[in-house]
Amino acid sequence: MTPQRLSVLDIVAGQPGHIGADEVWSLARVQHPYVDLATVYRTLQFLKRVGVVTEVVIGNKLHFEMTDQHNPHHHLVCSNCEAVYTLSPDYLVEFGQRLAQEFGFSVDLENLTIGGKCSHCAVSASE
Amino acid sequence: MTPQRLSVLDIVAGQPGHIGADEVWSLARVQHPYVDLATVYRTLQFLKRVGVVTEVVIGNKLHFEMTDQHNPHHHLVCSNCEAVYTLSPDYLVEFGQRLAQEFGFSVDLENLTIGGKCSHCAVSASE
DNA sequence: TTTGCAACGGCCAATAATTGCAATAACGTA
DNA sequence: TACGTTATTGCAATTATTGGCCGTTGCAAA
Repeated sequence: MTPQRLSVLDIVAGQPGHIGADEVWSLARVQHPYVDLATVYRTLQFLKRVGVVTEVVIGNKLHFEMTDQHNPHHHLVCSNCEAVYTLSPDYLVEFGQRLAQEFGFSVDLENLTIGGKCSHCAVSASE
Repeated sequence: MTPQRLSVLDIVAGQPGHIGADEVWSLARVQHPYVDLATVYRTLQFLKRVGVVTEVVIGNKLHFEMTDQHNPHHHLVCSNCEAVYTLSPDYLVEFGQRLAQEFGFSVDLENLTIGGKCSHCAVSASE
């Protein structure tokens, strides 16, 4: 564990919700002026791989948040207004189990971002 | 429908499976030397929006294939070896309906790419 | 026929994310 | 503490995708 990694981890941990990679970078540079953006990205991918943080795809940017062991959830992201809703994992446990049994495919439910249109944007279906 | 758009459509349609945006571009330039990459991307997004093509996220590249009305399916993509498996939509119809009823959220199941580890890569779980 | 308007494509710049590589820092071991 | 191995960093370049600007085109209204 290097100072850079600790810094990135602290920033994501200190965030109430999800935070963009670029925001992590600018916050990291406050204490640590020479952290490189590449390091931030690599660290975030590393933390994701070990399960500490969760990735959420919002628009065409990656966001991250702490993996909450006590309150796990999926993310519903509106492709129109980019609003993010959380969803109980109950909705997909069975799905994950079926895929594991039938295909041996272990879905990464943890980092699954589900795209679509939220109730508001679906009604005013412009595009 | 412009020649450029027809060209992009033809290329995707002439493909047995999915094809990367960059490949579409290089093939498009064979007949049409001055198509711009941005045009290819815009056209692909347009074709996706009208439901003609389906987007598949493979690694960190976008791939596209014709939307098959007679044999719709989701995509399972291994995050390790990037193998792509198809999955019957039956697995997720109920899920989509629940989200619509309970939250008014209309999932874009059409373009949903599900990430995870395939049977082979899950066993040799290196990273 | 002319005018006005919206759609589209080409060009280029911006943004987002990743990678290769050389220099460096961390860590275990003696 | 000194040393060697390995992982990590910074930097620069590269890839992937998107957006802005502007000229052109087709089509409809005047």
